[in-house]
Amino acid sequence: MRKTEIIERLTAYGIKPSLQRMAIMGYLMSHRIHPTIEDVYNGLCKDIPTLSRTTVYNTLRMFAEQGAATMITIDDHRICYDGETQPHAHFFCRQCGKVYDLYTEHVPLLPPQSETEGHLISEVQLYYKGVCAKCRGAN
Amino acid sequence: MRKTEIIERLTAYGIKPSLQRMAIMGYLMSHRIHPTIEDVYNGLCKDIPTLSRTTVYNTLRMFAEQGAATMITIDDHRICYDGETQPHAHFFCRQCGKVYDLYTEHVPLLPPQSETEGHLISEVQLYYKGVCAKCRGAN
DNA sequence: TTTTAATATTGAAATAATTACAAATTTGTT
DNA sequence: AACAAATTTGTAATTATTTCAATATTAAAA
Repeated sequence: MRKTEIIERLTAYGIKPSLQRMAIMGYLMSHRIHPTIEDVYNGLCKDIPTLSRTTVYNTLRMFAEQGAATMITIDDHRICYDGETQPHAHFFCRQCGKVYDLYTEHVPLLPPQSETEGHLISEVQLYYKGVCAKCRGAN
Repeated sequence: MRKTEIIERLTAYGIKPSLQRMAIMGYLMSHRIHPTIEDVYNGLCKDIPTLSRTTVYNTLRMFAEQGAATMITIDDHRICYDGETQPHAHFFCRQCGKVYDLYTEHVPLLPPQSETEGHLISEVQLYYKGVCAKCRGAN
């Protein structure tokens, strides 16, 4: 993951790139497994020993608010994050807990500032749940 | 909400109707506001003073597992439940935190035992987020 | 440069949601 | 009624997340 790419992504969403923010965004962009807060924290605290869990919480939340990442609530036990910007759906395996990307044509495209029944919509998420291919085979 | 309707719903999903289960399903069917665990508990503990929060947790989870209700994770702060069985989407207001039903044609219809990329899909959820009509007006 | 102000990060403590589990109760069966 | 199975309860533990004041860093002004 090139440093300039990370900086570009952050600044494109109006986020000033600090050491921690770059590290967190870098992690998100290069780990396409929908990491949890804990994943990100564990993955980074080797490189940034002073890193605080609070910073990971705050930063990822802020990324999501700015649109630079997506907060995924498909698993009722923990939140995870996604750095992929292309519209796509998610699949949650109830057995192993993994979250997969699903590129289906069913994700409704959202015109910016879309409106339905008077509600102003700014985000759409399509979630599928079931048992993943790997877990199915393992039985 | 007629008692027989509640019993029918429970038995249709293979759930033996106990006093608590009927009360909880009754609450769900007559309060179409996507109640949280706390909502259900508060709403019922007047009628069933011995009711335990644990029972509400366990029962609602079990309803969702059996398909008699849907667990909604659209709000990252708390889980809520839905007793509506017709396919529909949900809208979450980031301002007031309410969850609205959205009857849009975009909810992908799911053939039972549907499969995508080897994953066995048993549930689909479509979430929209933004600011609701009421909150928009209030500003 | 120093000084100052603004912004960002940290870590400990508090809160809130959820789960585990053993005891108590209820229900169904001989 | 006596027993076994299923359900409910309440407390305690766990886990995720937030609050917040102190510290550190960065940017701006002098």
